[in-house]
Amino acid sequence: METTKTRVLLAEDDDSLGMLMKDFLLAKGFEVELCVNGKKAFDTFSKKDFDLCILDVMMPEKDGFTVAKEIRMVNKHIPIIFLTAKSMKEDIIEGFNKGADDYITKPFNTEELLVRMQAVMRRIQPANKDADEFQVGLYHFNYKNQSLEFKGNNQKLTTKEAELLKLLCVNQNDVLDRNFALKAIWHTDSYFSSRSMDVYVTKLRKFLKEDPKVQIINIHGKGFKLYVEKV
Amino acid sequence: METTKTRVLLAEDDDSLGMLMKDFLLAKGFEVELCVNGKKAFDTFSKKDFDLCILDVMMPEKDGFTVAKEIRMVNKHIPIIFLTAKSMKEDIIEGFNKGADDYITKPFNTEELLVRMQAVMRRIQPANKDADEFQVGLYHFNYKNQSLEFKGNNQKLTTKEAELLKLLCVNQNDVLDRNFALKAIWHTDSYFSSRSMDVYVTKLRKFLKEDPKVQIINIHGKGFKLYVEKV
DNA sequence: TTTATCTGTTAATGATTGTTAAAACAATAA
DNA sequence: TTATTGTTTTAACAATCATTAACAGATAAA
Repeated sequence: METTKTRVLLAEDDDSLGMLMKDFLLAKGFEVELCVNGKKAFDTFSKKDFDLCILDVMMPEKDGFTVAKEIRMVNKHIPIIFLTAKSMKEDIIEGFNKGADDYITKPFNTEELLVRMQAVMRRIQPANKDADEFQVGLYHFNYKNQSLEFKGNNQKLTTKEAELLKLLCVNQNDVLDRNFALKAIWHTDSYFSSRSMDVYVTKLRKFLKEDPKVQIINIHGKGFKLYVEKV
Repeated sequence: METTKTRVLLAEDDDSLGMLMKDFLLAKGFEVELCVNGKKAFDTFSKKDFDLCILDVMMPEKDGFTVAKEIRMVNKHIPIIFLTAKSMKEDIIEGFNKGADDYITKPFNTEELLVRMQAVMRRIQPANKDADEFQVGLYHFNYKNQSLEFKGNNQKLTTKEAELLKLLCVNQNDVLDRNFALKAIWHTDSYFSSRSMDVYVTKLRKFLKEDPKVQIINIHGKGFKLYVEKV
């Protein structure tokens, strides 16, 4: 299983500092997109997927707080770290209220930056990928046994059914990207694999239809979401 | 529905500072357990459930880093904030490596402490806890569900419809900038995306026409406003 | 007013997804 | 080996979705 690099959106208007930070982060194995002002920062954010944002507070065109506010409208959970020259308390407090996860006061050393990035990301860990038992509404799904239980009724699943359901469970209430699932289960994202996946979605929907609070929702052009309504 | 108080484990060997912080946090509605050294801190942690830990670094018997390490062995996710008199970078870095979520240098003001506690706790919220649900006049909109309910009638929405309605809801009674929405949803602000958006506005207006107090108003050259008349 | 631009709406088009059934494939027992 | 059974893929068709086209109406600038 391949682990993809952490994608960092870096917005810093000071060219030399920005380049330096970018090179440092690249050297540390991150994927970095550097933007020189707030306007470009949000543009870039809207075009690609990122795992973490580092925003300078004072930038031309659009300041870091505004960018953070816009990012939060679209994505409530992506970690945001502010960079600020001031260490003014008001600034810090405003930053947190705008949805920051952390902030760093310039000048900072690179080690500290790294360690704060790690701390902020440690909490974002998605559901345990290694788990093999899942509660899905009133259903209980055991991946290893390939079984799906509902009110004492035990339904045996095929390998592909179980694999797909597991991926959906790991991403419960969140989008499971179609191509990601295809590569993970079918090891190719060809047209026919995709159609095959659709067939399996239909099968899983039939298995899960007894509990109306459980739905597999299609996100057009993206993938599927196993949505489980809270009580 | 009663919301239980946030339970804070506070470890601080300076009596006067400890008492002061405890009283402040109590006044702010937290449940606080104050420990005067590291040994007692871990003892207390192992006896009760907590939501957040604030650990002074320098304490007799057992320093804050050691306590954090012990806590992390038992609980990987509880937020930990360190208090330290030093602002030495090495200390900060060691703290994070021991599993800290944040770090505050003495002297600090109470506002900053609060805001950091909130930031750190917001981070650990599981992704499905914060429901993307909105009340729009007599309508109830569930984003993750892609459904719009009106008087028991449930209307399924498409992905794009739901995304646009969500942005309108987030900016309820305020202008949703056209280009912002285009970038956020269509990832480009081209002419055709813009026309597509207009088509979706028409669709949403049809869905929302049952409640006359709910309107999507065009702000010429700017964008759209989801206007909900107050009672 | 005239003109260019922006918005409202409906319908047509192509792409994606939903579903069922048949075909192909794989594993196992006779 | 062949028959049997279960699984997965492919085919076929239906339904839905997002974009584009087309035209009408509204708005702001000249």
